[in-house]
Amino acid sequence: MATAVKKTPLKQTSRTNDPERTMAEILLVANKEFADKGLAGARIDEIAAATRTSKRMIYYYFASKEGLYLAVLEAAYRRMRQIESDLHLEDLEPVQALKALVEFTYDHHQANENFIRLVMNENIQRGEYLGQSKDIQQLNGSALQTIQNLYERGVKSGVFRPGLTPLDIHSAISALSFFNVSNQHTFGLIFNHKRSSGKAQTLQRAHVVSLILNFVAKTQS
Amino acid sequence: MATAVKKTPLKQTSRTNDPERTMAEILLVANKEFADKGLAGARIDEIAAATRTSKRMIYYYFASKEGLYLAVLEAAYRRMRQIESDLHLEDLEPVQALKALVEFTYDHHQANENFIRLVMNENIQRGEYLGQSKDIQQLNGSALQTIQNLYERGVKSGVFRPGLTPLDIHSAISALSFFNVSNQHTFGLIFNHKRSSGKAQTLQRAHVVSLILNFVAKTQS
DNA sequence: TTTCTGATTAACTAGATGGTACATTTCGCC
DNA sequence: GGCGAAATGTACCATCTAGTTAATCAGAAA
Repeated sequence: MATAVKKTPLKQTSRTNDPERTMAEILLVANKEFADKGLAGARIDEIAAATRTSKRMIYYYFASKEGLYLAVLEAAYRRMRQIESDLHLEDLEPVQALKALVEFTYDHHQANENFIRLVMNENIQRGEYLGQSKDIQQLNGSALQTIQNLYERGVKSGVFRPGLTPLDIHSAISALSFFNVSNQHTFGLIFNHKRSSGKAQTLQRAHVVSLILNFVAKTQS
Repeated sequence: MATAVKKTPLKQTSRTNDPERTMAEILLVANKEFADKGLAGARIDEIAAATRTSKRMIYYYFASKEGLYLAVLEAAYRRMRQIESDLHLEDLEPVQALKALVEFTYDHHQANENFIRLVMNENIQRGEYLGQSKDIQQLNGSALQTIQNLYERGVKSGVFRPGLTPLDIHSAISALSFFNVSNQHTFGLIFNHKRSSGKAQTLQRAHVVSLILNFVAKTQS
């Protein structure tokens, strides 16, 4: 056969070294793959194939499949926290601030399905990998701090009932926003959702707002 | 040659054919494995090893890994629905009935982590397998029916506000009960939970009850 | 007892998959 | 302009894993 020649520089022989772009592209593709299939279901070969670089680079920069997964997870949480901290609720009166926070959280979850799928997956792994991340632990204190300020103002001015913790409120908001995205498929199937407008919107945004406001509000009667 | 020396009956030579027990045991072990690791993460060999029977039997009865997974999923949903239908809320007045339903749902989710993990996993697969099950579709109508009866009674007697759908209420109850179990690990890690008493109980049961009752109650003011 | 079918076992296989060896190229730096 | 480390590509491997082959056994029926 011809082509006994080892290297025929038919294409461009010259490559460009760009470690940052390579890493970033790997992370981007891996994020999609891990969110899509989970840690066990994701395939390194497929990630590599969807990249302009090779599998070798994944191991060069991330050492292992788990290493890459952890990097993806950390990046996703970091991005998330970044966006969250851009809200400015101090200027609003407590009820409006809480409403804005709920709406923001709801919309944000709705718009970031990939992040939610990563979190779901991580819970299936029982937080094994998130627990390894040193950075993440101290990141999310601010979320609670925001709620605490807002809540205390509301209690002081008499529109919120006392006795709740910021974590209670945060949990409730998260649960209602998260579940809607995370469980859309089984929920849709079981209750035969007609999903008229795009996604299966089980719990309307307005209802979530209503739930939280009524929960925190100075009780009726 | 009739049974030369082929078998030395050191142990028990005789096996007992018991197809039902074999199937049941496979399902039981598989339930654990799939709930634990997910569909992609589960290993047929490990399931087989944890059984008194062999891998061949899994394929004999369930044809494939997916077949076994689907069987596990169906069985889990069926069991779930069974228990749910044993509640009798018709005798209670609306508010008490709703409270009982919420408490039951909360406790039930709390006590059936494996089921929740299966559902999480199925959502990661985008409901691909649950969608294949013909049985499941019509099972869960009763849950909504229960809520509808209860809700309509409450509206008629003036203790509930009108304008909600049974699905709204069911969604809210599910979300608050489910999230607490499903996201316990990431939540616990991020907010550094001290989980003093066993599990990380982010959202207390009483709070969930409060959330739902306030949501459905005739609005304050 | 013979026979026949469903139940069961043990060993095997083909392909997928995470990971590597090794050569080669780029590029900052002196 | 050449030197060395960082970056990259190609080809390969070892192992794990879903699924199979083929033979055997149990037990009821005839």
